[in-house]
Amino acid sequence: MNPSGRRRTTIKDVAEAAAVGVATASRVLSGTGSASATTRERVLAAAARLDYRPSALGRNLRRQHTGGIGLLLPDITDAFYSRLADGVLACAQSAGEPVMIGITGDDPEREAELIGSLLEQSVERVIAVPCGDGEMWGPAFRAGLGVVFVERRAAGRDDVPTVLADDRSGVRVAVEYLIGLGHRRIAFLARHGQSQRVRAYREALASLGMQVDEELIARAHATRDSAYAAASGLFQHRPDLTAVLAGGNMLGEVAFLAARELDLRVPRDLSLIMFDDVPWAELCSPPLTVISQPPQDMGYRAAELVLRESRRPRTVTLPTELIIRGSCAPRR
Amino acid sequence: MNPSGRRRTTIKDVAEAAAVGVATASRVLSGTGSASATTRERVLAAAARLDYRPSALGRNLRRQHTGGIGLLLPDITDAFYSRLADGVLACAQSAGEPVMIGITGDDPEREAELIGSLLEQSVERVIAVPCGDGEMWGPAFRAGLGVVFVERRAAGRDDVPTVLADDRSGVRVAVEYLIGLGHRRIAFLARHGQSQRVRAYREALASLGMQVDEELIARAHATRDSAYAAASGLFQHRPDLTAVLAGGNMLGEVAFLAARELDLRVPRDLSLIMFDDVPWAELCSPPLTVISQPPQDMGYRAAELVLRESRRPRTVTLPTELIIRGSCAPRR
DNA sequence: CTGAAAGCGCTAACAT
DNA sequence: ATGTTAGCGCTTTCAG
Repeated sequence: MNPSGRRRTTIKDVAEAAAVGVATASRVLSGTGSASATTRERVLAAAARLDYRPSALGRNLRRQHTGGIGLLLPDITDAFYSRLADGVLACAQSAGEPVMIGITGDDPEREAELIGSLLEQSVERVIAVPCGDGEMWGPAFRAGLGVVFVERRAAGRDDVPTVLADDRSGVRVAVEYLIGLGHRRIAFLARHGQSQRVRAYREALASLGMQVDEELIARAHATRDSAYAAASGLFQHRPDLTAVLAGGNMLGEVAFLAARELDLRVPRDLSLIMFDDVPWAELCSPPLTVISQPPQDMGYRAAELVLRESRRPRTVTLPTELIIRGSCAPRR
Repeated sequence: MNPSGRRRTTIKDVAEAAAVGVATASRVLSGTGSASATTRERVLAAAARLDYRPSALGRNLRRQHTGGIGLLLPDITDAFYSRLADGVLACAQSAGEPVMIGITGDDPEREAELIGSLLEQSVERVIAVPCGDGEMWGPAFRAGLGVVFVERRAAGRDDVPTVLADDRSGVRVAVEYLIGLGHRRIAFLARHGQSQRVRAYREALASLGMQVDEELIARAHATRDSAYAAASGLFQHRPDLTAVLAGGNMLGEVAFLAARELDLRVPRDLSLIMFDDVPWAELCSPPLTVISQPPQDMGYRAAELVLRESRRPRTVTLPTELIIRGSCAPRR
């Protein structure tokens, strides 16, 4: 008896109704093995009549694997991650795989809990934007979980298949563009954990023969408040900066807001480029110049990767593109 | 042997290691029943040492229920729904319940498939933004699923617990505001299925003694393209309108875009109010006047409702609020 | 307080 | 081609 008071229709019921053994019923229902046309007919008819639905629980327990896929994201509210999720779901759903979603809030502890929960559910594939170092992933690998990282890597886990955007190129192109416009004091507004992008920023500057001013790198936690504080602090502390690169759409948003609050006109007083091409980028004024990444593609590819279960580590890098709109101007 | 080649640690292993029976192990591990202090100690120690994780599969199969919750959304990419999801996840995660997410794309057929998949997984609670009529939900109710609807109802399923925003009040306040500014030709840009809001619009107009001009109601499908076409068509077809109410953030976005494309200045030529207070609403210029709904709250409440499993249908309505910014002006 | 055993729904040997 | 049976990991009577 389930909560509704009605027992679930089982394969046994179907077998009985079709007057065959459970094994036979199982065979025709799961498409495995052979059965005579008439038997097949009878079983299918009985199943349809009884509105039979195979229980994934029973099957998974027997087969010792689930086939579901877990998805661990820092923040579903962020336009980039929600589109990433959309890509994953598109692929997973077309493959008929259920996906369990967990929000880490970029907190390694929560991440560890969620991994534990996934393990408990016998999920056997995970797509994750990892936070913290690779530590938390020990149990997952020990349990034989198939994992694919997206958007970033976890420290000490370079062997894990990963889908990345080409940050380095994106940052480099943006920096070159800004320098071409005459800017010399270009700040970078980053979230903690965006070491890849910060490194690319340093490299780009260095390769163009410029000094890296560490004070121009501001770091924020994953919350909007923290980001706003970082942006505002940066602008007030270094009024000499003339351009800023925001490491994500949320960071770009608060940078724009903070600039307005401090009466810095974009792009007259401040040139702004942000990561992620979100729909509102061309709605605000000036329309924002952005480094676009293909979030749905990234999600889709990650899902393909984790589904394919290709044993050897593979990492795929998707291109970024600088979309020039109106938020950058020559230095005055 | 699982794919990784290593067998999962089972309760049997723990029992053996602790030199007790499986029943005893189960009792202390699941907190049920009693055991002597020493036994308890031994079992816990063994479990820790072996890094034991109970299998949800085994437990659920035995107990005949899963405790997971399914979440069916039209589009995770939409800021409103992603925040709704965030609310659901916040509640579910703090209750330790896994959530399976499915994207319907507002397509009844897909919705039906997803319901089927959820049933197969033995999920027993579902939170959904229903699309199409209540038809698709037959199997779910027959199977004894606990379902809660959010944001809208399904036709013919008025008995299902539902979490709604107070559309009627939101629309009425907005319409009154617009009329107070002198507007008389106020259009409504709606998605198919937003009958509730359209009705509220009609009622508001009528209660203020105004005629309802059906031509001023434009309807779009769930895609951005369809929405843009509807908005653009509306503006071109009825250049005499002076204000427009958009039934969602995506509709507001395309309305803004279409207006710009047609050289209609907001708010000089066209006053605009949209549903949903999204972060970019105050970034664009002019900042957008919006009817805000509390998406995370709605999600959280829905999760509470479905978790509580209160048998009697309850529907909760959350308040909306008109946030006046700069996208409306007196009629000229 | 503890253990043996049944059985949840299903599939895969194995037998017929 | 089909039926019988064991058993996946777990909880829960039922005895002791």
